Amino acid sequence: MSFQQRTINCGEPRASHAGQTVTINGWAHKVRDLGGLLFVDVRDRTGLLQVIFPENTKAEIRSETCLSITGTIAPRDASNVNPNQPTGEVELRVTDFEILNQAAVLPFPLSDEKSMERVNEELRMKYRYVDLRRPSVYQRMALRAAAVKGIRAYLDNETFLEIETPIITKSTPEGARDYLVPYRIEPGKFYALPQSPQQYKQLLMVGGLERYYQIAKCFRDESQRADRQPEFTQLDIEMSFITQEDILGLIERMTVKVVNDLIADFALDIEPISSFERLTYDESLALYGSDKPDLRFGLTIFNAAEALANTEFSVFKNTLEAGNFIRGLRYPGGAELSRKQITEFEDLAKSFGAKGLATFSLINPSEEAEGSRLTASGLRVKGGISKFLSDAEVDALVALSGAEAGDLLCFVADNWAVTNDGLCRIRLKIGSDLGLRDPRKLAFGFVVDFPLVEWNEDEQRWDPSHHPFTSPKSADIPLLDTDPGKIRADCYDVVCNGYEWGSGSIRIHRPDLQAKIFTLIGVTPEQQEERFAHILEAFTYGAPPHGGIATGIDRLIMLLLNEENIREVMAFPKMGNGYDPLMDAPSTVDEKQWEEMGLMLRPAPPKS
RNA sequence: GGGGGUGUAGCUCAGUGGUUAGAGCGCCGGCCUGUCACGCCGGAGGUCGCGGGUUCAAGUCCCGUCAUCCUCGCCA
Repeated sequence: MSFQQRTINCGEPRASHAGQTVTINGWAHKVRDLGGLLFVDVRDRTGLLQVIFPENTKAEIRSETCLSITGTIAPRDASNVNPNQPTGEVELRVTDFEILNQAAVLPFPLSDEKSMERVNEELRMKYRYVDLRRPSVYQRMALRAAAVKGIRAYLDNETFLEIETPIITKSTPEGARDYLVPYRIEPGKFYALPQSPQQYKQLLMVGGLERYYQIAKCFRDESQRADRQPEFTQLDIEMSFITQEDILGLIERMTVKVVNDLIADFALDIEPISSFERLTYDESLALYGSDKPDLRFGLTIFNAAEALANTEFSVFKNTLEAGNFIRGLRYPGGAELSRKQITEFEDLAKSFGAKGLATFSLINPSEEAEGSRLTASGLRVKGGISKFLSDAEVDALVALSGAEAGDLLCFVADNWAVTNDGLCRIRLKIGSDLGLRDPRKLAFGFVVDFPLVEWNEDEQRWDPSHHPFTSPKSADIPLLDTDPGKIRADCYDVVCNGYEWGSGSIRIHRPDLQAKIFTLIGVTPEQQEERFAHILEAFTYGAPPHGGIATGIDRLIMLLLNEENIREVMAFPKMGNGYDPLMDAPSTVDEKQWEEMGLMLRPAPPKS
């Protein structure tokens, strides 16, 4: 089927094109039929161009009709110029047109970006091929493509090789649940889709490739979240003969270059980034209550216990006697909060396991508000737990927190983990309330020196805090036999705006140490043999020191677009339960396929 | 697996236990020669997610269920 092909893109014509005869291809974005006059905004991926048909043209054109239109670029009268469109100074006077394909009535108002933001997502995903036509969606895909292109260019220039690794591979049951693929040749055996290319990239280092990267699809069969999908994309990197500093330096330089180029090329309303902040895991938890801090603002956590050693307030007293922690946050201007707003903060703390949230306000000393009191040093405190605190304790807490009149102080008293989780969330909410989580800022940082293992209370064993191939810091190796919880690892995260963007480590490259770590984390010698024989053996053939990192491509695009939903940065995302409404996947398969695979369905377990 | 929100026209949403369930946009028909959120007139369009129950009467109240969004657990 032949058709008149475009000679110019819709977004290009300007006054300087006046008089030219051109052809455009695209879709009817908006039709305005005035009877004798017919205007159509024709859209392609570059933009919109208004076309005007000859007087009294009758044409069956509605939204999203696919068109080829030939005509003359004509300047508009001054009174008809549309300053809101880049092509608004001109229009195309139609001499010939062809309907390439008629469009059915759309399931949603595609041309109205504002309305589209509220349209039911499942509907948008079912008709994603239409949704993708929206200029804003196109921009998101274009940004993503440019980001990947920038990353490739940077790493290619640094002599990295892009290498593909298998998608159907071996299940290693540690970590996330695997997606399984039945093996037809031997029923009962399965491939798994990779949770990451971790072992392959290490084997590439053993193979002497030295510098590897991949834009790698990863698969994890776990519960979804706004920022998680069953399949997602990582920038996966591995290098040989390097130290942690080499990898952090590479990531920092690459990210600064790629992100700043994207900000410039796409005119993103984001401040250019420079160097990355750096803090240890312990510092990050102490100051931010999280290993993925939002570094766009301060308001760090302070240790309130220092001021409360002799407190008579029973809740605090009991906490300290149990060897637990009392930590606090300052909410600048928080004295103005209503009872209801403070209750919201309490509920937030409770939803992360805290038994409560203790608060009191510091107000202007001359404001003799009901329920307030003036301390000996001239501070005026009000409400919450203030009546349980001595003047000296108030003074000390105010000094520790740097609070001023008008501020609210919040405290969580509990074990280390609960105070971290609760205060981290409260800090983020304070930051949001005060407008400190500025969408025009990207605050990248490295969190380093993670613990090698964490105690798993349920399973009564040590679990790797990163993965089993992570190298302990050489200085801490003696602790393997005495105090594994104290071992720090050559392990690092790169964080941005409260998200974990990526993580990596220096790997173990000696088989004896790898076996020892497996034993520590409860992988028996038999399991090591069955699941990891290949990598342990590989390390016996002169494996080089190596390490790497993996960062989330989807999350980077989310950060650049200030988008909280990962589905918006993927062309064909799945719904929360892993369902794909467009393809209607997953689906049943033919009886013949079951048979070939040697599979049968188990009876469903009875509902309890 | 747990908690919370949502589900009414193609879309976005109103709807106090009581008449024939409404609005805006979209769609269809008519009119309209400078629109760009075109305008004006008319019209069609409903399994109130689904199944039970309470009631003289249920979109509305109760129970169950499904879908979807957010979230806790989970995510080496």
